[in-house]
Amino acid sequence: MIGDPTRARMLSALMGGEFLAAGELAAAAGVSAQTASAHIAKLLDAELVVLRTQGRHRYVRLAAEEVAHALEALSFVAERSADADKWEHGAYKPLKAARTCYRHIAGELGVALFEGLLARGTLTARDGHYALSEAGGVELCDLGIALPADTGMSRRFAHACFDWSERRDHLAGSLAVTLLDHSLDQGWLRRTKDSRALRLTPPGEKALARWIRAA
Amino acid sequence: MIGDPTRARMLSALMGGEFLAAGELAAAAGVSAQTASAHIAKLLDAELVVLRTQGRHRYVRLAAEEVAHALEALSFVAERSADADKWEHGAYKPLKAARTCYRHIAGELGVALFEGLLARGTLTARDGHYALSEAGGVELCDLGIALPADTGMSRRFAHACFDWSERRDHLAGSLAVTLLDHSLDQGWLRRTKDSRALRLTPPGEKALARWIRAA
DNA sequence: GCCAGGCTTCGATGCGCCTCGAAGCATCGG
DNA sequence: CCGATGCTTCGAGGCGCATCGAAGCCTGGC
Repeated sequence: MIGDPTRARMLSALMGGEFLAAGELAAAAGVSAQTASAHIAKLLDAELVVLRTQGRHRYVRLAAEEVAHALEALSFVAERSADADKWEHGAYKPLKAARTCYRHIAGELGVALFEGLLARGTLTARDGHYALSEAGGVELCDLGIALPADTGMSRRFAHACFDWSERRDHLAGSLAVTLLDHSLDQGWLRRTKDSRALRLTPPGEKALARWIRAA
Repeated sequence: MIGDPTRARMLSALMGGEFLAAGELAAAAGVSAQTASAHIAKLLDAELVVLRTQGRHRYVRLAAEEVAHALEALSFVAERSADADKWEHGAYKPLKAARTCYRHIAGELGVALFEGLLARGTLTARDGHYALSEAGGVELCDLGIALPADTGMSRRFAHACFDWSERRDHLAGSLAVTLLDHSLDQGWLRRTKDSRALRLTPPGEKALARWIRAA
């Protein structure tokens, strides 16, 4: 199912966590609209993606974090044998600096943020997950970040996700999703076209400095 | 590559982390020897498995922990839509109780052990991984467990691995491999035939009690 | 040195499914 | 109401690859 090259390209394009239209997917995978349509039908049937139809467009997104996780693990195995230092060169460099992993912030920035959040005590470690400290909650409110509904402090709220380029952890869970969405809204981070890379803007540097510097 | 049903069955059979002979794989996958041979050649070429030839047998094992991790994540996505409570019934029950995850102890036992190791202070949490405490080192030596060479206390030594049946973490890394191997050597745990399930023996219950009870 | 067992290579067969052309449906804009 | 856009369904073509029979290679034992 995932093995087909065309579907793999589609899923890879969806790894950013956004909704993409059927036509965009066709372009991303380099196939005709009919072919893309057939593949999307299969992906929907397999419940790897979910549909959101809007007017004459049909938008599609990865169905769950687990799907993204499996894809990430697969791509790591697939590229494992390639140059270990490919991250330093060319197209990979911006990806290493900052990128999306499903709907988290990954790469150097993601790792620095995560470690900053821990070092500063904004987040505190539990068994296998992380909880917001009281002071941490205030910090986030100051930045205008509305905390996710399920602040139940469960694993879903905040947990570590292994970062393939850095070989360390970055933040995942609903808090991570909120953080990314808010950062994009505020213009702290910008998506780049045709890539999962993210760019940290000057306002973003300022807003997130307390954690990034602490790393 | 992984998508082919026959290869998937082979890889699944290898998830226990053991070496398996080519013939065993053929039987496990339900194909003829020639077919199995062709598949093994492909898996070797893709560096998903490694070879260890011994006499007229050719044994094969998963190449790395990352491969097992990717397979585990995949199988979780694949079975996600099935009954959520399938773990309570029939063939799944022993798997839920205790099983191997690549070369770690997983399932209820794996999670209990991991949490016991933390609760008792044998292991202490670092950023994204875990380190042995001084007292913890003594405890393990008492049980006759020779610590792995790379006690560098890096991520490789001990880190969390998400347990799909329990939806919590169990221990992974070289310490986990050592722990499993030693437990099998000592007869604390036994592999079951044709399954990744493990059985905890009375001596094993005794030997590991300090952590399991603490959970 | 010969036979048996385990595994691989070669060759041919056949099914599966990816792909695109053409046509058919919806939706939107004027 | 008509044309344009976005997407899906239908159908046929064609490549790829998994599969097995038969033969060959290597190892180990008597």
